Amino acid sequence: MQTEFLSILKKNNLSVTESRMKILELFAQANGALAHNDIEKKSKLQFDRVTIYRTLQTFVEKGIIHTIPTADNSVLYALCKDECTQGHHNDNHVHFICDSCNVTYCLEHSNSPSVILPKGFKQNRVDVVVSGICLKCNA
Amino acid sequence: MQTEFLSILKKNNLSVTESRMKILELFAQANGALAHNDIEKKSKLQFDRVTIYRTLQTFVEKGIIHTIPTADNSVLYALCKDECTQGHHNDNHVHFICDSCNVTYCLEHSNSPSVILPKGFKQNRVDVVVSGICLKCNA
DNA sequence: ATATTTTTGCAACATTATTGCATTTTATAT
DNA sequence: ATATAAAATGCAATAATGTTGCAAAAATAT
Repeated sequence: MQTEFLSILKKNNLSVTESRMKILELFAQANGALAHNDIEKKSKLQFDRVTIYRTLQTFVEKGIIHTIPTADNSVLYALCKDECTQGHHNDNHVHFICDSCNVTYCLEHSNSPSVILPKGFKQNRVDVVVSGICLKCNA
Repeated sequence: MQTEFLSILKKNNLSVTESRMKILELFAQANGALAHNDIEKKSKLQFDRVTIYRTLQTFVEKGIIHTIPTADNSVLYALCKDECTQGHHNDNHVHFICDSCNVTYCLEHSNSPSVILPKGFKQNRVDVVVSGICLKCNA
C-alpha cells in the first residue's frame, strides 16, 4: 500500500513527504470522495490547513485526484484512475452522492451518457452527478 | 414583467419586498445563472449581503430558483420553470457553462439522459453539467 | 556530506457564510 | 384608514473557508 503511494508520487515527480503520503492514504481508506474539511478533521493537528490546500491543488494538477461538482458549495475530491495524466483528467464517469449517508461514490463503470446540445454549442466536458440512496443505506 | 414577479411571490406566500422584486428582476435580465456575488455586485449598496443570502435561500426552498453544481466551489442559481414547487425541484435539464465567457445556461430542451446505476443504488435526482464553448463565443 | 530545490508552517489577510437581535416593512384584522 | 400581528431587513459579531509571502525545515540532487 505504502509502496503504491510512493510510486504515485515518484511517477508525478513529486517529493515524497509525510503529508502527501498521509493524504493519499486517507483517500485510499475513504470509500468515497473527501472534502478539504474531511481531510482536515481526519488528520487533526498533523499538518497545517494550508498544506492540505496546497497538496490537494498539486494532486489535481498532476491528475492524481479530481474534483467533483456538488450542488451546495462544497468541493469534493476523489482519486483518479490510472488513465489520468497531468493536465488531462479522464474522469468521465458518474458521481453518486447518497442523500442519506452523504458519501460520494465514483461509479467507474457508469460512463457519462452523451448529451445532445443545441446548435452552436461545443462540448468539452460532461459532469454527471446523481443523488439518491446508495447500496449500503438501501440494504 | 413586474406583475409576473409579483405573482411569483404571491403564489409562494412570500411578502412582496423591494429586495425580492429586485433579485427576481436580476435573474430575469441575466441570460444565465447568477452567483451570490453577481447579485451583490449588480445590486451594489441597495441591500445587505445577508438579505441576499436569505432571499436566495428562501427562493430555493420555494422552488423559485435552483442551484447548479459547478466543479469549482462557486454556487450558481437560476430561475426554475413552472413545474417546480416547494420541496420539489424539477430542474431535470442540462446546464452548460461556457469555458470562454463563463456564462451558465439552462438548456431547457436538453433533458438529462437517464443513467444506469449499479444494483442497489436508487436514483433521486440527476445533475448534468456540460462545459465547453457557447453559441455566442463560437460565432 | 553539502548544496540546491522543494515543501511546510506560521502569520496575516481576504472572501464567503451564518446568527441574534433591534428596527423597519409588509400583511392582516378591525 | 388605522392598529395590530407577522415577516423581512440591516447591522454587528462571529465562523468558516480560501489565499499569499516568507522564513524554517525537509527532501532531493550533486
